[in-house]
Amino acid sequence: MKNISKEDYLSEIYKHEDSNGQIKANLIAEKLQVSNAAVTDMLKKLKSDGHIKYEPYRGVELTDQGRDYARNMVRRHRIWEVFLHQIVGLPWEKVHDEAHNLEHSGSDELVNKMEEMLNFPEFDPHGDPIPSKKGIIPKQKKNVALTNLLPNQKGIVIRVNDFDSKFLSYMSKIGVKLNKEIKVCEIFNFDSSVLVEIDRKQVNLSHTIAENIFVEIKK
Amino acid sequence: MKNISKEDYLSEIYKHEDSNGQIKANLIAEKLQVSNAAVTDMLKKLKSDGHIKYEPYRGVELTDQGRDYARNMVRRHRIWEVFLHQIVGLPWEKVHDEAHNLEHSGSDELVNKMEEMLNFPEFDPHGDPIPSKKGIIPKQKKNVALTNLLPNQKGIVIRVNDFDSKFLSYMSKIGVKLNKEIKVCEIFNFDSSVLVEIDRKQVNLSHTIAENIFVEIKK
DNA sequence: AAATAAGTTTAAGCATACCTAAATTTCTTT
DNA sequence: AAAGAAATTTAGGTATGCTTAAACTTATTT
Repeated sequence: MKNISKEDYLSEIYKHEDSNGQIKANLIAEKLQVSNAAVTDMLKKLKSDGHIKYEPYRGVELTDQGRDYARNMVRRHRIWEVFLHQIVGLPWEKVHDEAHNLEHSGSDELVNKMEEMLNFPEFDPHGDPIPSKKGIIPKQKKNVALTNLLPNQKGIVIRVNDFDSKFLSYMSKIGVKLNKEIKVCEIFNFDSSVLVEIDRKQVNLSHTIAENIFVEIKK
Repeated sequence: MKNISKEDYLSEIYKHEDSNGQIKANLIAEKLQVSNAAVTDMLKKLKSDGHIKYEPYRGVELTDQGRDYARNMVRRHRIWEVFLHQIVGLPWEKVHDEAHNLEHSGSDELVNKMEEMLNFPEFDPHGDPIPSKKGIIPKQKKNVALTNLLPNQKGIVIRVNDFDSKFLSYMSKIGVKLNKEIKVCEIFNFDSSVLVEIDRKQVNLSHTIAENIFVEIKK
């Protein structure tokens, strides 16, 4: 019950590896809401654990061991999310925080049992893929942010960013959920917001909202 | 996620309050597997939190606030146990450790939701009572340790101590579970073991085993 | 009542994970 | 290439929760 921080750092590094497999220390600090100095401290520990490759002032990179560890944490988190949503009936917007607290505690055995019970789900309630026990990551359908649609294009919601629980509960309120169809009616240049149609009702979505909803473009 | 230790201390104090509402620092150290010095340190903190009354070299006593807190922790633990056993299907002997890890993490809201889902169970899988949200503790049927039965008396299992997971899996193996009938056939003086009948089969139970099984005497 | 035993606390120290402020390195401009 | 800005690290410090060893208090014997 004492690797909570390390596990959080590793998950965060994993989720933000760029195309070169690197991540800025800065970003880690911001995401985890800690000081840069705290990040430096932890990076040294993660290095000596063999989880990352790291030289002062140089980038951070996961080792294979570290990536395995982190992928498993992401897996645990997402399986908890599905479990809390489907079995316990927790609403969309509460699932993330609760899962975050539980992901460090339950055993892998428990997580595996839950996964089986859920019939090996491939995506979490926000549409993010769940790595399998062996580390295989389900392929997602090709998707783009809603901001990339042109007027009159339709899309099917594939994923939403769970960056804020208020955002998610607002999404619920206006009917946005996975697999829902959204049609772009108009794009307003003055504030980059989009007017969309959901369930035959028109709603205006701010640019920030729209860029956090990802859809598969429907032809 | 940082009150884990405090919560464990409070639960332990709560579970071992004697008839005067007191507990020996010694016992806490033993139960939590920490040094006596660690207990002294923590007692100071719990005192300054207002959870206990405590003067050096004097006894330890829960305040009303502390007892509320501790009772809730016990409640959380036991609801998790029932949930893991009934919903997730975790075996009897694994439920305690897993619940112990989870009890500090999930929110009260989640626990309440699980409780509702389980239809407000009154006892956990080992027969221990689950305090209600309001702190009311279900009354248990009158019960005695199996060691108190005389030859030819029968009892219904009301509770077992979950002091060791190996003990519990052995209990499963020989068919001991809640509400099961056990008949005492013979008591052996040479080692204080008891020969009992369970499911029409005879089994010899050591004194240690027998004193951790509690039954309602059947007339 | 003094001696011994049992229980508890203090003292000093360690590891973890964080902080702020100052120093250093690297990157970006000019 | 030097200057300035941005990113990162070092230095020194805090809080938590634990350790062992020594000191002290309380309880039990004799």
